Amino acid sequence: MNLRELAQHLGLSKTTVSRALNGFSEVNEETRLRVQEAARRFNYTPNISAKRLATGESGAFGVVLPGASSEMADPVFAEFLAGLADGAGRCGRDLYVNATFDGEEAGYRRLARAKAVDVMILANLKVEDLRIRLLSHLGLQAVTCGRTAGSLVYPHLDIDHEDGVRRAVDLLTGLGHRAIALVSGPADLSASEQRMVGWHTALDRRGLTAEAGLFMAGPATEDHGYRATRALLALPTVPTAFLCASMFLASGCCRAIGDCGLRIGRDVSVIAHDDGLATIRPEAFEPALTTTK
Amino acid sequence: MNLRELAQHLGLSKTTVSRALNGFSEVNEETRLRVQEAARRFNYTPNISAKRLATGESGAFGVVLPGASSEMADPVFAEFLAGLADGAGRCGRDLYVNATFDGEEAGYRRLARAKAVDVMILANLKVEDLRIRLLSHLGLQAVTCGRTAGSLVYPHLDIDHEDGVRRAVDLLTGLGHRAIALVSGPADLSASEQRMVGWHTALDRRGLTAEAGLFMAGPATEDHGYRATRALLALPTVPTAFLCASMFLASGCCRAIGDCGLRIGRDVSVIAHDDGLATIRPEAFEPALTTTK
DNA sequence: CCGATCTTCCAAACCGGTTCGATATGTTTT
DNA sequence: AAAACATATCGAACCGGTTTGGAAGATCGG
Repeated sequence: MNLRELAQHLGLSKTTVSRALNGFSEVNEETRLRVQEAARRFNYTPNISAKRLATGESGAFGVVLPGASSEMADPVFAEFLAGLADGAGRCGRDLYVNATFDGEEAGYRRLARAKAVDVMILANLKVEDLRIRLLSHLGLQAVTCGRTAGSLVYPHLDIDHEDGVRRAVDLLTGLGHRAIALVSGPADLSASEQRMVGWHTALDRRGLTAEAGLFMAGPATEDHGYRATRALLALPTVPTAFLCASMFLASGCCRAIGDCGLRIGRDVSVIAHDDGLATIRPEAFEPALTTTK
Repeated sequence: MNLRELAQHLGLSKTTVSRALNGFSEVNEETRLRVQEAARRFNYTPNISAKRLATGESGAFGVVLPGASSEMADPVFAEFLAGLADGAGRCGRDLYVNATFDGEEAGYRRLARAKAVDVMILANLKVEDLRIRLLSHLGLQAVTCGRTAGSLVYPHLDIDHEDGVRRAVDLLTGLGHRAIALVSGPADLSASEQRMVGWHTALDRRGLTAEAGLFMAGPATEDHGYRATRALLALPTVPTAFLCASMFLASGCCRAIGDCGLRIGRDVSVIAHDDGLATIRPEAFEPALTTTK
C-alpha cells in the first residue's frame, strides 16, 4: 500500500493524505482522522527511500566504527552503539554503521557525498581530533561524545572526567593515601587528558605532587591494566591507591594486585571509572569495587 | 554534482551516463571512459536515496539488536556487529541497526513495511526460532547465523558446535577424564543444543554416560560461569573437566576453580569455545586456556 | 448582495536516480 | 539499392513521497 493507493481508497489527493499524516494544519480534523484510521487499517508506512529523496534528509545517524580492531571490539563501544540504536529508533531515525575498511576518512567522504546520513556521531574524541575539521569541511553535521582541547565550538556531550577523578582523589587522600597512581587509557584520548588534569589539580590542592612515574597510559584493556599495575608495584615507592580509567583496566589492576600478594581494601585501594555497564559490573569484583559513574 | 549536471557537462543524456557508470554493455567504450573520468573529476557519487527509490532495493542489511540488555551489551555480539559492518561496507551496502525498543516483532514489521532493508541478518538462533517464520511471512529475506532444529530450509551459516564439543570431549577422555561437565549458554539457543548433542554422542561412543547433573545452562556471563562451576564442584562426584560454551563462562569457571583451591592443569581441565575474539583471549588466562575456534 | 477572507482540497512539479521504447547512424545481407 | 540488423544514444516515464501555487466553497463584513 503506497500513498497514491491510499489516497484513491479515500477519494482524496496524495497531497491531502500526506499532509494529514504529517500533521499539517490546513487539513480538516475530520478528514485527518479518516486518513489516519485508513492508514492504520491498511498498514500503510511511507517508503523510507521515497521520503528521503523528497525531503533531502536521509533520516539517519551515522557512526563510523573505529578502525583498530582493539577498539572495534570494545564492549563499552558496543553498549554505546546499542544506546545509539535505541535512541535513533525512538525518534524515528536509522542508525547507519559504517566500518572503515578503507580508512576512516574515506568512510566519511563516502557518507557525505552520497548524502547517506544527516548527522555523524563521533565517539572517543582525541585531544586533537582531525575528524571535526574534516566533517565540517565535508559539510556533514556532527555531534561528538567528548570534546577536543582548544576553543573550537561544536555540538557535543561529555562526561566531566576531570571532576570525577578529582573527587576520587579527594576520597583517597581523605583516607590517608599519599601515592595515588593513575592507570589511564590511551594518552591521545581527550578523556584521558581530562582525567590527568583532574588528578593533578586534586593532588595539588592537598599539597601533594603528581609523580610522572605514577601515570600509566595505554589501551583500555585488562591486559594493559595488569602490566601497568605490575610496573607500578615494582617502583621504589609503591603506590597505595590506583585510579583506573575503565572497568577493564581495573580488572587487570586487581589481578596484578592479587598476584603480588596484596589485598584490596587492606593493603591498597582501587577506584575505577564506568559504573553502570552491563558487561562488567563493580559488584562482580572481589571485593566489590568503588567506582565513578 | 548530480547525474543531470554531470550529463550536461558531458553533453550526454542522463540515461547514457547512468548506464556508463553502471557497466551496461550498450555504451561505447570510449564514452564510458570519458564518463568515468568526469565522474571522478567532479567527485560524483549517486544519491543513495534516489538510487534506492528507483531500484526498489534499499541497499542495506538489517540487524535487530537483541532486546534483553544482557545480550545487548554482549562483547561477542559487538565483534559480530563490527564484522558485519565491515563486510557490508566492502560490498557497498549499509548496515542498518535497529534497537527494538518496542519489541522485536514490531521492529521487523517496521523494517518490512518501510522497505528499509533488503536482507535481515539474524544471530543467536534459538532451537525454535519464531523469527524465521515471521520474516518469511513479512516477505523479508533473511540470513541466519546458526540454524533451528527441524527441516525448514533457509540461507544460513553456522559453526559446527556439535563436532567442536565432540573433539573436545575426545581430547579429555583421552587424558583419562570420566566426569566431564558442560557449562553451557542459554538452553534455548540452538548452539547450546548442538553442543549438548555433541557432548552426549562423544561420551556415548566411549561408553560413558552424560550425567544430567553435569549440564548447566544459563546466560553466557562470567557470573553464571562462576556459579555453575561452584555448584558442580559441590556435587558428590566432582567433575574433573569443564567444557565452557564461551570465554566469559570460562572466565567465571576458572575463578570458581581457583576459589575452591584447585589448580587448572593439575587438578582439573578446562576447555572453552571461541578462540579468536579480540576482547577476551585464551592467552590472557593463567594458565593459557585450551579452546575451540 | 457583493467582494474579501478563510478553510480545505487538488494538480502538477520536484527530489535524483533507473529503465523502457524509440531513433539515428553505420554495417551487413539479399 | 533496398531490406535487415547492430550499435550508440536519447526522451520520457517511473519509483513514492513532499511541496508549491492555485482554486472551489464556506464564512463574514459592509
